[in-house]
Amino acid sequence: MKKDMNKEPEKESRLLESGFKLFINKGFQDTSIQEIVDDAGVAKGTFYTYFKDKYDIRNKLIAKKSNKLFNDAYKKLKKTDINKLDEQVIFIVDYIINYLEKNKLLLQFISKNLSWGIYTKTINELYQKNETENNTILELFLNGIKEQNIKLENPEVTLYMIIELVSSTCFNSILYKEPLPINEFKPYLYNEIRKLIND
Amino acid sequence: MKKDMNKEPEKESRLLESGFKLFINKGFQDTSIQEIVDDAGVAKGTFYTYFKDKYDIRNKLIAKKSNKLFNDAYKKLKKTDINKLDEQVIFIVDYIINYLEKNKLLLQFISKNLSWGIYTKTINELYQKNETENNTILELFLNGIKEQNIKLENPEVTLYMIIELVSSTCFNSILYKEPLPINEFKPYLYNEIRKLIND
DNA sequence: ACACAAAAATGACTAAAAGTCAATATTTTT
DNA sequence: AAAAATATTGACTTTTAGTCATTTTTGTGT
Repeated sequence: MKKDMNKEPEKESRLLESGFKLFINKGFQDTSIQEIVDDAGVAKGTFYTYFKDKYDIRNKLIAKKSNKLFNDAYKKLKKTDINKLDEQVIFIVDYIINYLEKNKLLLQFISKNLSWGIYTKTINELYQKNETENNTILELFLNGIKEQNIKLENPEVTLYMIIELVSSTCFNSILYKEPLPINEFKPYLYNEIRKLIND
Repeated sequence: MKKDMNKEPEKESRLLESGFKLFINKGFQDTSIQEIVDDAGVAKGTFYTYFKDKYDIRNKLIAKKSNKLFNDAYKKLKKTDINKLDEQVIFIVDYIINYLEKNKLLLQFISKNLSWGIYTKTINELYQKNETENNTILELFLNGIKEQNIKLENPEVTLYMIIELVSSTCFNSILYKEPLPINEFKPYLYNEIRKLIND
C-alpha cells in the first residue's frame, strides 16, 4: 500500500498530542521528553525521528494549533453573509477570542511560549512541506479591499497591525483581565480595528 | 560595614552580566549554567543563591534591561520641551526604537525570550523589592491627559494598546524588515499612535 | 507469495547538564 | 574578639538529553 503523504505518521500525532497534554497540564519546562514518549507509548528514539528536540515539538504544536484555530474561524465566516470588510475581520477576531476564552489552557500555553519570530518561521517551514493551510486572512483582506473599493495606503501593514494588536492585547485581557476583562475590552479593540480599516 | 541594600550584591551583578553576554552571543538554549558561573568567576552553588534556575536569570535580565531602556527614554524626554501628549509618547517610542535598532542583539534576545505574562510578573516582583524604578509612562500619560484636557474614555486601555502595538510590531520591523523596514514603518505606526490618542 | 530493500522503531547506553549540600570563608552583630 | 548570620565553594548525586547498533515493520519488484 502506498503511503498517504497527507496524513502525518501515527506516532508523530501521538507524540504531538501527548506533548500538548503534558505541556498544558505540567508546563513546558517541567515536562521531559521521557514523559512524552511514555505517554505516547513509543520509545525514546522515535521522538528524535520526528523532532529535533523539545523546542521543536513545542514550536510545531503552537504553529499547528494556532493555524487550525485560524482556519476554523475562516471557514465559519464563509458560511455567513457578512460582507463588509471590517465586520469580516471582527467576526474572525471574535471567533478566535471566544474560542480561546473557553480554552484558557491553550491560550496560556500559546502566550507563554509563543514568540513571533519562531511562530512565523515554523509556519513557513510547515507550509513548505504542505503540512498546513495557507494565509487565507491576507487573501480575504486584499479581496475585500479590492471589491469594496477601500482606500488603504498599505493594506499588508494595516492587516499586520490588526493581527498584532489583537493577539498581544487579548492574551492579557483574557488571562489576566488586564487592562480590562475581555468582554469590556472588546468594544475598544473592535473600535480600533474599524478605525484601522476605515480611516 | 553595613550592607548597602540599594546595590545588588557584586556576584549577582557579575552573574547577570555574564548571563547576558552569553545569551546574546550563544543563545539562551546553548548556554549552560556552568558556563555562566565560569565566566562570572564564581562557583556553581553561588548561582543558586541568586537565581532559581536559568529561566529565572533570563526573566530578570529581560525585566531589568527593558526597564532601564524605558527609564532612559523618559529621562531624556524630560530634558526636551515637547509638551503635546501624542508627541511625547512618540518621542519615547522613537528613542526606544532607535536604541533597539542599534542594539539588535538585545532586541533579538528580548523578542526571542519575552512573553508578556512573564515580563509583567517579573517587573512586579522586582518592583516589590525596590530593584527597579516604577511605571513612569502611565503617570506621564495620565498627567498629560489632565493638563491638556484630552478626552479619552479609558486612558489606561489606550496606553496599553499603544504599548502593545509598538512592541509587537517594531520587533519584526527592525529584526526581519517585516512587513516593512522600520524607517518606512514608522510613519504608519506614529500615525496610529496619534489616532489612538486624539480620536 | 516470497525475497529484498528501505524506513521506522527500539531501548540500553553515553554524555551533558542541572541541582544539592556539608564544609569553609566572609561579614555582621553584640 | 567571640558569636551568629550570611555567603561561597565545588565535589558529588540526580536528572535529562541525545546516540546508535540492533530489531521490527513496511513497501517494492519479480
